[in-house]
Amino acid sequence: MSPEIEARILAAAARVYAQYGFRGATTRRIASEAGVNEVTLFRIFGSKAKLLQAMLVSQVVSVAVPVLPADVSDPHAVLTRWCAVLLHYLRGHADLIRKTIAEADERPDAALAACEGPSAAAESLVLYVELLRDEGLADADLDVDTPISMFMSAMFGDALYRDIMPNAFPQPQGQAPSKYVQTFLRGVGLRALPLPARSRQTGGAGPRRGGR
Amino acid sequence: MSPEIEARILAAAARVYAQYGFRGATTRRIASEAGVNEVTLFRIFGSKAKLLQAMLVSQVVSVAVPVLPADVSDPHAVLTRWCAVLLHYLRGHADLIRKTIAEADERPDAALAACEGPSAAAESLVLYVELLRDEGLADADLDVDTPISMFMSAMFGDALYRDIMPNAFPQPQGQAPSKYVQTFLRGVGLRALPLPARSRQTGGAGPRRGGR
DNA sequence: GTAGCAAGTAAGTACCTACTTGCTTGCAGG
DNA sequence: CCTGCAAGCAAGTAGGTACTTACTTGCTAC
Repeated sequence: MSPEIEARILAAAARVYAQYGFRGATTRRIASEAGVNEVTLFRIFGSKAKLLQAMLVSQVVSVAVPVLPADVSDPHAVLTRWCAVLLHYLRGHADLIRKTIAEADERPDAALAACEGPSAAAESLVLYVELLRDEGLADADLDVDTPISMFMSAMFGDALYRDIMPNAFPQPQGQAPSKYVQTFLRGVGLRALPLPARSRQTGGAGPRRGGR
Repeated sequence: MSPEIEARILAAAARVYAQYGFRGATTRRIASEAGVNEVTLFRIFGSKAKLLQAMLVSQVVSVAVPVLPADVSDPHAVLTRWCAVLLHYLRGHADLIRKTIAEADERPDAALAACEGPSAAAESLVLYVELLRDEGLADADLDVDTPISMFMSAMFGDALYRDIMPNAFPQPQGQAPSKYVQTFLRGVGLRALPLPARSRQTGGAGPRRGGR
C-alpha cells in the first residue's frame, strides 16, 4: 500500500508546488492536498527538499519528447504536428516550469532537470532542419541556430505566457502551431522540393489552403 | 532625509525580491540589505505587500520603451538597434520579471504592471511592420501577429533563459539582436526597396558587415 | 491469535514570519 | 535652548515552518 500512497503524495506535491513554488509548498499544504498525515511525508521522503526533488523527477520521467522523422516530405505538416505535441506538453506543465525557472538560481539542478525535455526536442529540430538544408530545401549557408532558438522561445512563450499576457498571443490556441511553423519555415527559407519526382506543386513554402 | 532612505529601501527591496521572490523577500532581509532598521519599513510603507508594490511601480516607471520610427529606410539597422535596447532592458530586469511572472496567479496586478513595457514595445513593432507591409516591403497578405508574437517571445526567451539554458542560445550575446532581426525579416518576407532611388544594393536584408 | 509493520494522532522543539509597542537618540528650525 | 520629528533600538505578539518523538490504530502474514 506504500507505493499507492507515495504516488498520491507526489501528485499532490506537484499540484501544490506548481501553484505556490518551493517556499510556498509547505509540508502542511502538501499533506492536506494528498489527504495524508504530515508525518507520513517525512517518514517516506525524509525531508521537504527530498520530497520535492522526487516529485520533479517523477514529473520529468513522464515526458514523451516528440521526435522528428528523418525524411523531408511535407515539412509543414510534420512540423505542425510535432509543434502541437510539444506545445501540449509545455502547457500541461506551464506552472511547474514557471516556478522552477524562477527559482533556478536557488535550485539550479531542478531547473536543469525541468528543461531536459525541451532541450531534447530542440536537438531533434536541429537535426531535422540540417536535413532540410542538406537536401537543398533551405538556404545552403543557413545559420540553423537562430531560427531554432527563436522557435523554441516562441514555444515557451506561448505555453508559459499566453494566459498571463493574452494580448501578446492573438492567434487562437488551435491555430498557433500551424502559424508558428509557417513563419519558422519562411525564416529558414524553405523551398519546394527541387526534384520534380512527385512535385504536387503545392506552391512552395507559401500559406497552405487548409486551416481556415 | 526621508526620500533618500525611502529610495534606498526600494532599491534594496528590488534586489531582494529579484533574488528570492515575494515569499522569500522577508522584511528582515530587505531591511538588512538597505542598512535600515526593520521597523522603518513598516513606518514608511505600512506593510510588506505595500512596500513591494511600491517597489514594482518604481521599477516600472523607470522604463524607457524604445519606439520605432515611422519611416522604412534600412529596416535591418533600425530594428537591430531597437532590439538591442529592448533586450538590454529585459536583461536588466530578468530576475524581477521571472519572479513576477511565476507568481502571476497569486499577484496578477503585479504581473500586468511588469509586462506593461514589453507590451508597449510590441505595439510599436506592430505599427512598424504594418508600415513595411503598406509600403510594399513585405507580403501584402502578411499576418503580422504571428511573426511579432514569435519575435517578442524570442526577446523574452533570450533575456530570461539565456543564463539558465545556455545551450539553447548558441549565438553570442552581442550578435543576437542582428541575427534575430535577420530571421524575423525573412519571416515577414522583407523585400528590397521597390524604388531604386538610393539603391546602394547592400544585399537586401542580408547580414551586415559590422558588429564583430 | 498474535507479531510486525505502515499509517494516524498528539504534542512539542527551535526557529522564522509580519508586525507592534515603548522608549531612546540625533538633528533641524524657531 | 528647546521643541518636534525621523530614525534606531529592544522586546514582544501571534502565528507559521520543518521536523521529531512517543504513542495508538488497523491490517496482513504466519
